[in-house]
Order: sequence, then C-alpha cells, then structure tokens
Amino acid sequence: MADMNAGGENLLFLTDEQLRKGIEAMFFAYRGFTADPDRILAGLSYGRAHHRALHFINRSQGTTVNNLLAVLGVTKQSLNRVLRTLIEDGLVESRIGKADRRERHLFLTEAGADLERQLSEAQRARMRAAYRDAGPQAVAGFRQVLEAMMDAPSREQYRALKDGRS
Amino acid sequence: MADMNAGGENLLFLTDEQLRKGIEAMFFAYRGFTADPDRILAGLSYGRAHHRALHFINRSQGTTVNNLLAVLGVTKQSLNRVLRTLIEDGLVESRIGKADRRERHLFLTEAGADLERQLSEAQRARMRAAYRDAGPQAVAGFRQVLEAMMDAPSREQYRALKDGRS
DNA sequence: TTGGAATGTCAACAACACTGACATAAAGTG
DNA sequence: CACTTTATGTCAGTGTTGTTGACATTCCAA
Repeated sequence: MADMNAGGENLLFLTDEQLRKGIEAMFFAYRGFTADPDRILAGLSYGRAHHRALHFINRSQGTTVNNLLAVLGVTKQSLNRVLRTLIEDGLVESRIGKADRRERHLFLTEAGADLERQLSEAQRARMRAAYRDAGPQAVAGFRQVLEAMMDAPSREQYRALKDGRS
Repeated sequence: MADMNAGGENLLFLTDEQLRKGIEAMFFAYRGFTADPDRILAGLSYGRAHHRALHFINRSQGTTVNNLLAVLGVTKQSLNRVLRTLIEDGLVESRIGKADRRERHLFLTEAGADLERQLSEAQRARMRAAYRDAGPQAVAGFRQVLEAMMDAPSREQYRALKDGRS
C-alpha cells in the first residue's frame, strides 16, 4: 500500500489478487479451449492425446518420433500407444528414414488430414471468435504473456514452430 | 489477400496461421502453468485435481460440494474421491450446513491452507514473472482473450469469483 | 566389431475422468 | 403425514493418458 508507484510504474497488476485472477482465467479458458475438439473426439474413441499428435504431425509433416516426443513432452511408451492406433486406423503413415533408417518419419494420410482439419477448425473457430472479440492489441498481449509463461525449452520449440511455415 | 483491410481494420491477426500460433501458445503455456505445482504434488501422492479443489475451497471458504462441482466441472464421484482423501488427511474440513443440514460446507484446515499457499505461491511466482516481463497492457489483453475463450457458464463463474474478494 | 542411439513393445500401475446404480438424510410440497 | 426432490456419499466398472522398468531390434558410427 505504501509504494503503489515504485519506480514510477503502477505495479498494481502484480498483486497476488491479480495473479490469482490470471490463474483462474487460465483454468477456465483452457477448459473452453479443449471443449470443442473433445466433443468430436468423444465419438471416435480417441482422446486429447490423439488430437495433439495429429496437430503436430500436420504442423511438421515428416517429423521423427523423437522430435514429436520432445514437443509433446511425454514418454515414448505413452506416445507409442497413441501413434499405433492412429497408424492402424490409417490416419498416420510411418516411413523409414532414408538418411537414417532407424528414424521413422510421420505423415498424415488423407483421412488423417481430414480429421485434423475437423478438430483444428473447431478449435480455431473458438479462437477466432475470442480474437475478434478482444481485438488485435489484446491478442498481442495474450501471446506475449503466454510466451513468458512457458518453460524455456517449450518456448524454443514454440518459436521454432512459429517460423516454420509463415 | 484481396481485402486485408476490410472495414478499415487490419484483420491479419485472424488468419488461420495466427490462430494456430495462438493454439500452440495455449498448449505450451498451460504446460508451464501447471509444471511447478505438479512438481510439489508429485511427492505427496496428490495430483492436479487436489490442487484445484484446494484452490477453490480457499477461494470460497465454506462453499458447498455442489458449488464446487459446478466450478470444477467434474462428476461428484470424481470430486468425492479427491475430497475424501483431503478430509482424511486433515487438509479440508466438512461441516454440516446450519440452514440446510443436507449441505456440507468445505473449509481448509491450517495444514490445508499451508499446502494451498505453497502450491499457489509456486504458480503465482511463474505468473508474476510472466506478467512482469509482458507488462500491464499485455496482461490486460491476456485476460481479455482468455475471458472471450471461456464457455458462457465458466465465464459467469469466473466473474463471480473475480469480485468475490477484491 | 562394439557401443550407443532410435525405435518398438510388454507389463504393471496410478491419476483422473466417466457412467450407472443405489443409499441416506433432509428439505420442500401437497 | 406421504411423497418428491435435493444434496451428498458410495460401490463397481471402464477408458484415456500418463508413468517406470525391462527387454528386443535395428542400424549408425567410431
């Protein structure tokens, strides 16, 4: 209360109460963020893990299993279970590497790309509405705070992806 | 490409590529968001669900089970499992309602408040760093976009909480 | 040829969600 | 008072997603 203007800046946005609101906003927003794809997946005997795999394989076609493991941050056993069903169901294709034949390069089949598009579009529709409501300046701030919230390795992966296609 | 300035506004922030970056930012940031409390919980045979319960009970001391169910958005069976362990371990106290004796009002014990503080502070520390890095204007945008991303019922709950203590 | 990296697979387990069914107590309603 | 509804708790079963640990295979590289 004594120095609410230390250093000439208003630091009221750093109070515990403001931080707590931010934490709750993350909780509720993340639930909305996953709700639409979850609804689609529910009928297909797939889950969020399948969605994530499809997303990042689509984003980086031809990526290796190891790359995908690093991005998703799970164990190979956990990823393998998901990947196996996606391959069995003909949504993902696994090709042996040409340079290094130990590596498996992952690609979406047409069916895989279709499902990815469907999930992605559901999620994007909500994001688009939120972005439009909030406006470009708010979106810039949104991205800035999220980026600052990431672990350093995630931030690097995020930035690598960011510039991968633009 | 034809009308990148329809309506006099620059709508480039609504491209699919921008939305995709937002989606990935949410994914990576949420992982960071939960990482610190998860580390603390790992040693205690508690999980994220326990953290959420502690958070919202602390936030609304004396709340009923039904209220908590609505906020958390899980089934009573799922919440009950978590709540039972917290009560058994002496972190949460359940008191029979005075007006309506069917209701159970939930309170944190001292031990419960201690753990909540520890978890909360770990999460707030990261949030605080992110907020400070990004600055107040970015934070305002962050909160605006997150709020727009919520389901309508969540948004109401979020807003109700927001003003509960300030 | 040997070491290690990349991958896959098996088994067991834990956290956390779900559904469905049932029980109890208390409140509200006719 | 009888009946219904509400709030809560509990049991059993199931599914997804994560974890460890162990082991096999393939194959690059020194």
